[in-house]
Amino acid sequence: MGSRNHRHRIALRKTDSVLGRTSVRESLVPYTQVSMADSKHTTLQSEDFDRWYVDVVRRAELADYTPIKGCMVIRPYGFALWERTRDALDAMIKRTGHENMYFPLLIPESYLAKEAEHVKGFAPEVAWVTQGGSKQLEERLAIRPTSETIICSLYADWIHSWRDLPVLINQWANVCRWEKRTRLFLRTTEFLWQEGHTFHETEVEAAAEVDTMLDCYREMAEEWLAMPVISGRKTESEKFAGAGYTLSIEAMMSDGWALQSGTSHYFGRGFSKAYGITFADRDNNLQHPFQTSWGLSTRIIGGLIMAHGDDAGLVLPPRVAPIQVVVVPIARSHEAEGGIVEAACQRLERETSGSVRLRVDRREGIRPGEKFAHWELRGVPLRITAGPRDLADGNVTLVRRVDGEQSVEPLEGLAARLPDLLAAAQRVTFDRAKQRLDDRSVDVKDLDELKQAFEARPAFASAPFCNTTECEDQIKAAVHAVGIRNLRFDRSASGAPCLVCAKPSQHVALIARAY
RNA sequence: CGGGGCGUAGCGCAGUUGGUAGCGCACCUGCUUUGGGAGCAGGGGGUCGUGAGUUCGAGUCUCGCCGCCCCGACCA
Repeated sequence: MGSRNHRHRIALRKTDSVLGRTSVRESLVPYTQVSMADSKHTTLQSEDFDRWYVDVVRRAELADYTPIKGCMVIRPYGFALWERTRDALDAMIKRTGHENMYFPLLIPESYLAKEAEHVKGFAPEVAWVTQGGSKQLEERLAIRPTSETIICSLYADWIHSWRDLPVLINQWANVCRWEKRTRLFLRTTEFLWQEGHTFHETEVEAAAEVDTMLDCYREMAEEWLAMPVISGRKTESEKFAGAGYTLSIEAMMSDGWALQSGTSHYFGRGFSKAYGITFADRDNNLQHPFQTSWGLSTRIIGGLIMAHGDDAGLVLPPRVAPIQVVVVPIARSHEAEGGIVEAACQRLERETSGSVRLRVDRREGIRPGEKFAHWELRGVPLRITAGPRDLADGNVTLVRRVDGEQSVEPLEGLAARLPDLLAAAQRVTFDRAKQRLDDRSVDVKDLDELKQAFEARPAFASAPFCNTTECEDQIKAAVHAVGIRNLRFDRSASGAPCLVCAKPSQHVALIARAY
């Protein structure tokens, strides 16, 4: 590992960068060594996707490790990203009639224990508080892995009549799951999320709720995070512990792996029976309400990173980007145009105030090239370069992060056009992800075709499926590390033969490698 | 939780048969620069992940623990 290899890597990176196309000669420099990150560069996505991911998360200052295993710190830039995601989803949750409230972090063991399947499902990953101060607790307290149990326990007291229904609530909270294997954002011991919980008079109403909220997640993913998703129903073996059924949205990362990005569960009356929740219906008969729950977590930030990022770093969709437009002034101290550059920057700030999240990078002593790299790493959707050369003709240079598209734009009226330019960037970001999803999706008819589909690289395979656990197990066994992500809502098998047992099937299974 | 790998400055690394720690980048100051990760000069920063052991002496050898990464198992 000498400086020679180091130089090769730099040369490759220059030509490989979306935005930094340079000379042909540099592209001929041989690539001889697996790249490693250094203080100025991230690992190449193509070399080591997992390492690239960690590099980007840390270098872009989204999050970092802490002394506590599996627990990350979310840094301001990463938290701003989560806040924008959270605020957008919160608006949807309220739009659909829900109210926010807050339940305790600690849950008595006896509360947790009432629903058998649920306890069994979560037992391996619950963290316990056994001591308060110096005193041993009589009953240990679980740090919530999710809040169904305490919510049910409390609502048992609050629900009496059909007039109390539906109950439509949500909470934004942290939860704790003692995961064996953690990854920044994707699977952390503690994470942030929202969990919605609802109680309904009828099964039909509860089922509609589950659909409605899954569609909010789809909207969140597609329209805000620019991540096309596939909605569907989880198989029996993959559903939430204690649920009647579970719905999910599945997104494709740029390495072709699937990421479950939101889930919505129909509980039926399983929990309400276990927790003794009853109401008098319209005929004065005592009934158990039908329940749902649904959640979306900071995990989706990991999805956002992996769905759009490239070798230069993050690529953020404008709607959630903490900074939508960065202006890099080119200041030449010995030339008279310095004032013109600053005036242009101030004009952009003034004219975008309140409409666009724009920042002028006025840091001194840092050359433009470094600023470009800095903001590309952070995924800022649009960059304006304000330099004397362009400004002499009243122009600035505009570069779009997602595809490197560059144009010279008149400063006059640019601020007013930025919202449209950002909307276009949002669209291009989504389209690019959609294109990849389409390119790497394949229909298969049997296990041989399934194996073939995964030979070259991970893919999203769709196939008729009879929905039995036996056949699901055979799919898992057929190709290393793949499984059924969900049973697609947008497709029907219409009696086509199951890819395993060939019996007539109604469902089309989405089969992929998953994070 | 099993197998493997790795922990030395913020990042990437070097550190000889054990002799008290170095390089590049980053950081600070000054000057010169500024259209793709600048140059020169000066400077700061490390109880070598952690605890114990062996030794006159441990970054280096032994053992435990902790953390991170990879492959499994587990998992919403």
